[in-house]
Amino acid sequence: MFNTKSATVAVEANLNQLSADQPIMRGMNTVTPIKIEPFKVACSSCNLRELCLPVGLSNADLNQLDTLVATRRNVNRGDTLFRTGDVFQSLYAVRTGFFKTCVSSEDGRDQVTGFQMAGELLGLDGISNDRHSCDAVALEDSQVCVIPYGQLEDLSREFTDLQHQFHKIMSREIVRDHGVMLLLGSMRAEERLAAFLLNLTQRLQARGFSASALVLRMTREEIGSYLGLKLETVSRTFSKFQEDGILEVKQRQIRIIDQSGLQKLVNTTC
Amino acid sequence: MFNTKSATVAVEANLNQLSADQPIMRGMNTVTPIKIEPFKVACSSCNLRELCLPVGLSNADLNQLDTLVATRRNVNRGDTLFRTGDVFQSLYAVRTGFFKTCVSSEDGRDQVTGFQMAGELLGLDGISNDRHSCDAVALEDSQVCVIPYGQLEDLSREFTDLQHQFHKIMSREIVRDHGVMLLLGSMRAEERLAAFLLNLTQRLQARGFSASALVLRMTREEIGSYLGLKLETVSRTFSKFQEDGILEVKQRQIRIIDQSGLQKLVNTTC
DNA sequence: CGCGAGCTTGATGCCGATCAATGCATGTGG
DNA sequence: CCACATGCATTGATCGGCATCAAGCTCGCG
Repeated sequence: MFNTKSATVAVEANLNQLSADQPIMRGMNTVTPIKIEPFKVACSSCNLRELCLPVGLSNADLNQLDTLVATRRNVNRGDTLFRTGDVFQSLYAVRTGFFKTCVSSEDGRDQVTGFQMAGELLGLDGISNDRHSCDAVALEDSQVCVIPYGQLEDLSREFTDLQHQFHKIMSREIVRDHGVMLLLGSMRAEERLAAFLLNLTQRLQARGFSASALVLRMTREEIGSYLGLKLETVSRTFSKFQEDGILEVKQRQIRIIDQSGLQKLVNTTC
Repeated sequence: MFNTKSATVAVEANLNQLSADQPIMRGMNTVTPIKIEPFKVACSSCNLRELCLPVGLSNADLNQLDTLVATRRNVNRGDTLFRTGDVFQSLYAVRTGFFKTCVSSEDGRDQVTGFQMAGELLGLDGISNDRHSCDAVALEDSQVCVIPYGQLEDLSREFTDLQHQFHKIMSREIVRDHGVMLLLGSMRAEERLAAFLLNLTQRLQARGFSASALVLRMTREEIGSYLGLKLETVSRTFSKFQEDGILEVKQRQIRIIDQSGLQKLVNTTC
């Protein structure tokens, strides 16, 4: 399911000991656009290396990865990193900021398929056809590390751990998607929104942010698209959660008052 | 989206020239359990090699693959190939038969996440955690080729084409999942069922079956679970399609009368 | 033959969509 | 600094599609 507990467990524990080239924000996840480009792009000294592609790699492997991930790219809020039909050449690791991916059908309907934050990979869809099959849009000013795909394949033929880690990331994306299918196929509005919030906070927490307060980077409409609901329903459900004393909602500022109440909502058939 | 045209185009053209160790069935997709085990398991002589993992591999690579895929396993109708929580060791390629995969949430709801037919891979979900995160159930007596995952990683470090093909298959699964999300998030019952049928027939056609007549291997309830509908709704929608002269429905025997009518249903908003 | 799993069909009700109006925050230009 | 526009969010009223509940029906099988 839309997993609220798994995966990043080992990661969280490690976050404290990082000697990062950017301090990890604590507390609210406020916008922190990077002003100055770091002089050197290097996975080995990145504060996200315990969340991103390098998870579990040895120092030797890490140095190799540094040769691969040589460039970064800034994407302003509202701009696309890539869009459907673009030739696929690289994967992207979110360094700072926040993205959504969406697919659209011939007749113009579109569906948000995911939200990506620091340390998460974008572009895996492109491998299958050598073209991207979705749009990736920055929801705030963002920066990504460019990972040339051909070189990643080359390198992962040399380094078993990197190969395995990459496969895990792809597989994790498949598992995540299955969770979303479960959500879309069988949950009701309240459960969907609860699951969504728990998932978000869990990922934010793994990045050093508060587990109980967050600022949504996306509109009600984007949340609705992701959850298979209309924006009015999302809004109403937020209001209901507030009335029930589960949340405090001020526009995009959310505070979770009753975590276990949210938890109950997703675990209960009803 | 729930792609009804893409991907297997190149494959279809090739199917006629196969020197297969099992003749490809034409016409209705009737149950054809394999009675006698072939003496040798070999991708290089398998009739599915243009649909399965070996797509696009050279003869040299193919022979290597033969060393990898050494065993098969029979799974009777109703039995599971693997289930949630099982230790992950191998991927499986469907040789004959038909499977469903389903995930379930703590509270017992479950969701069919896919149906797999000959040439399609099962078990990719297991890579992320070293444990499977869904159940794979045979919907008819089936046979799969066992692909030990560790060995596949080893081999794909040696053979670029195999590596690339494997990555494409994983990526394709991600793209497919996004299509299902679009379907679950934004389509109405008729569109969902139409998209489902078109997808099924397209895949059957790529395997040499009729494009207009098929036998469903799954119950209305399983279709409903996959499409996020109740079995009654699936049944009613079938009946409606019949009244409208789009289908002929006799229990699980489906004949498509008006292909373009189906097509229109998925391409039209509303 | 009779049982049971799966399918069909009808009647009713509810959840979330839709339509519509208002509120709130941010930004822009006079 | 205010007036206004714009984008997003909230809230209400109504409607409709699908779920739910409840019978029968069909077909395969012991």
